[in-house]
Amino acid sequence: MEPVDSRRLQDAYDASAIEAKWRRQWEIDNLYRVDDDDPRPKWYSLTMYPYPSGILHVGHWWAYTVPDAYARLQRMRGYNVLFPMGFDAFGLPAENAAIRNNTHPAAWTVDNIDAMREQYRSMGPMIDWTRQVVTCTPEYYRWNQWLFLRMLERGLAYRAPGSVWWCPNDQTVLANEQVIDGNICERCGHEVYKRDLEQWYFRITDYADELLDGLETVDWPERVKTMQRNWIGKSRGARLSFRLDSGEGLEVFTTRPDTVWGATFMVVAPEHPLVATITTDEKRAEVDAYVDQARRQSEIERMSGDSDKPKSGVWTGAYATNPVNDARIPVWIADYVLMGYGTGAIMAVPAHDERDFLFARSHGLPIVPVIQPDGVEHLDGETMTEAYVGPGRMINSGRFDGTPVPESIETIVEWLASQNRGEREINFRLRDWLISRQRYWGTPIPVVYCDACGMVPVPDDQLPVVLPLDAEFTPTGQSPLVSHEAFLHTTCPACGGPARRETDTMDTFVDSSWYWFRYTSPQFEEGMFDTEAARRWVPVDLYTGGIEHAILHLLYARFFTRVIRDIGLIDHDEPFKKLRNQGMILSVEGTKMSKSRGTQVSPDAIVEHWGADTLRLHLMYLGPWELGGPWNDNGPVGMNRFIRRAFQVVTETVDRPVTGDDTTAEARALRRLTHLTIQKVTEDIEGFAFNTMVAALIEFTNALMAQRETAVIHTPAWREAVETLVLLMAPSTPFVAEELWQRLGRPYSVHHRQWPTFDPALLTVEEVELVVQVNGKVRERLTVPVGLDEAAALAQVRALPKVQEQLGDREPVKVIYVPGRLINIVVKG
RNA sequence: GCCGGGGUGGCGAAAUUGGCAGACGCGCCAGACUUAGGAUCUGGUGGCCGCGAGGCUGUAGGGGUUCGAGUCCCCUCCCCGGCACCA
Repeated sequence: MEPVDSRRLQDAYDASAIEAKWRRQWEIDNLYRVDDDDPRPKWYSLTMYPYPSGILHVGHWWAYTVPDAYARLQRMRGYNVLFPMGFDAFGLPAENAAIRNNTHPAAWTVDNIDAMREQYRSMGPMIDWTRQVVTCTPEYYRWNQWLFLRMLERGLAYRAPGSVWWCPNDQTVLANEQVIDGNICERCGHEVYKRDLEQWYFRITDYADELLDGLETVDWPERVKTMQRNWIGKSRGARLSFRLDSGEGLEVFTTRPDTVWGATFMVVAPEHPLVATITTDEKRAEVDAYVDQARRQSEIERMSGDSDKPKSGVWTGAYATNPVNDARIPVWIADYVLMGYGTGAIMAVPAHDERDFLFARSHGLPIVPVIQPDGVEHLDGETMTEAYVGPGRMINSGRFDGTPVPESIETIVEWLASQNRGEREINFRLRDWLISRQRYWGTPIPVVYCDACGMVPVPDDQLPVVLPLDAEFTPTGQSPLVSHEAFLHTTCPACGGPARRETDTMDTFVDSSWYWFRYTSPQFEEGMFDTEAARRWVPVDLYTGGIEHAILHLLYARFFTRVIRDIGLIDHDEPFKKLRNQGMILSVEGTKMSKSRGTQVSPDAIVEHWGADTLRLHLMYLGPWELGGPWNDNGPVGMNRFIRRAFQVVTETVDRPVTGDDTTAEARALRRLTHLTIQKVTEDIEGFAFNTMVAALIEFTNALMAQRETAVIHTPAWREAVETLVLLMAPSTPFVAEELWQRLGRPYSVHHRQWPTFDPALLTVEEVELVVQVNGKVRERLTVPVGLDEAAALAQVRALPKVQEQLGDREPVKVIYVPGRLINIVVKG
């Protein structure tokens, strides 16, 4: 590093010299080291850790520097702030890049992390690098394995066969959450399909209710909470059993038990196990053909498109009996009923369910209304054009005729239960989390298979099961570890006989489901984390990241937090008290930044040209952080001008003696502006309104610039204004603020100073500008003393020539007076 | 289709929640300075009319409530996000 030329710094704002100087100084002083034992109240700010893709783009700056300003505010406000950084270092891109570049995922990842850490340094972030967490290290992933074993003990981890999503491009299975738009791989965008495979799952469904209820307790964006609620998909209703002629019961789930009397047929999914046994001989050929055809179609084809299209299906020839009215109704199969939800079978009530209605019309099945709307219209199954799903009174329902619904649904369920004809049931859309992957670059699942003992967990003292670095990892559809003889063959921990290791690895979302705990004690060797240290910091007070993780990561993290709680390591339920999502930063044209189309913006080039402070400000000023928006190439120009003006107005103050007094109107006005700005900047950072926060700083600076040749510059008020400006700039422009603070002769470091507070008494004014309206239109403005009463105000206003002109000889019919704001004279004609 | 969130100058956006629409920045125009640069400074900048003071008009479109509406209510159009046969 070159020595800093201090003479150059005297003259004008030189971003690169200032930033180099303070970057070095802060590192020497460990300015951002976080001390667990600091007695001040804690604040845990967290930004979703990045994947080590190798290069830092503006998106990373956008995601990190803006919350960095927030964390810095908290620190200056007296909190002991943890705002750590790490890398989400396992995953497919490393394997793919390694194959492409003929290197190893580990080497590729380590190189990338080193490069990115260098780039992070240029931002001037308050990262304590001694707490860095890298998930692909055995020191980290051994705790994935440890937790897996605890979950296995508790029945929260299990292996089961099932119909699972398979990505032919990535050559691995995927969790439901990782399939987007019905059949697209969330990672690579390739089309996926279902295969019947035995896989490992985490029993997240055990926590479905808790995960739903917990959403009420967190300060998260409403849309994220809604997405999670939809994903969990809780439905209240009843389970009913319809007796088939063959004697077996056909179980269905319904959310409308009040409509059972209107069930005129039943439908089972083509995959339903009873299809084979209930189909009659005459219908067998037709049913088999239909089942075959449904199997061949992907789920997306079955479910996509217009739900009002005619629905296909065939009759099985079988009948079942309605448990409430003994009606004998036919059993059909149709692909609109899904095996994966409820029981895979439904009672069809065409009069009150849109899908059943369409099906009945397509296949000539009877429609019997059992709910009459309260209004004048009278439903008739023959003439109905659509299903009626609204409220009303029950009819054709025996003893329940006249009962109002939906308010009486509970009563009906109770009656069904008391008659042994059904029971209350709650259903969830949420499925268990499929965590095994047939890929190399992930955490090995710590179990072995022994011919004598079966599946045996690896004992804790044999952890970690280390991922061998010398494996052949080109994807084949099988886990690459299968062909690694030394890894595969082991001895059974139970009997000592020969055994085979599990060769699948864990989904990388396992890594990110608890990493924030690890930041609190990253070198801890006796457990996932030091519970003493963790309890000091968690839960996270403020979590920031992209909306794309609204379901996946955030749901898994909430699940893991509860598992870790139930194991006894911590005692809270929700990991992240407050969540804020940044929008996406787009290219100049408003499209997603793309390397191939050359629309990416290089933060390094901007830092070199304008400095990190300018880039930070530009990102904050771009627009509302939670919205995102297109990049503007000229934006940094404006922010740089502002910094330069601030630099000038502060530096020219440095040696000026304070000789004036603060009693002049100008000095009092200046103090008022200073304190208004403190209030605005503080509230805006807190409210994530970084754009208006910067605007307030600019306005303040412009006001100072406008007065720099007046007498007020010699007053204590001026000195206060200038020092306040530097303090208020510290969170957003940490480098130049430190430089200016030093030049003002104030003690190092500005980042350890107390955040200024505003004095409400100073915000008051003696005179205000009153807006004068006639019939609601602004005609004049008038400066009046605060507290002027209505009569006096009206008298003054009526004397104004403009007002007289407007009024003519008309008398006011009404006067609206809002003291300190406006007066509105209403006249007729 | 259903549920959210939006629509404000040439552009990004503000607007203390019913009280001066367009703060602040970019861009643009004019000027100053400068042996020229993607630099800096000053002033102007929603639209229309007017030499001017000033007037009219204006927050997707239409209607309403109100002394007063970007903000509240009703209808219509458009954009973005989520869910989408979940029984």
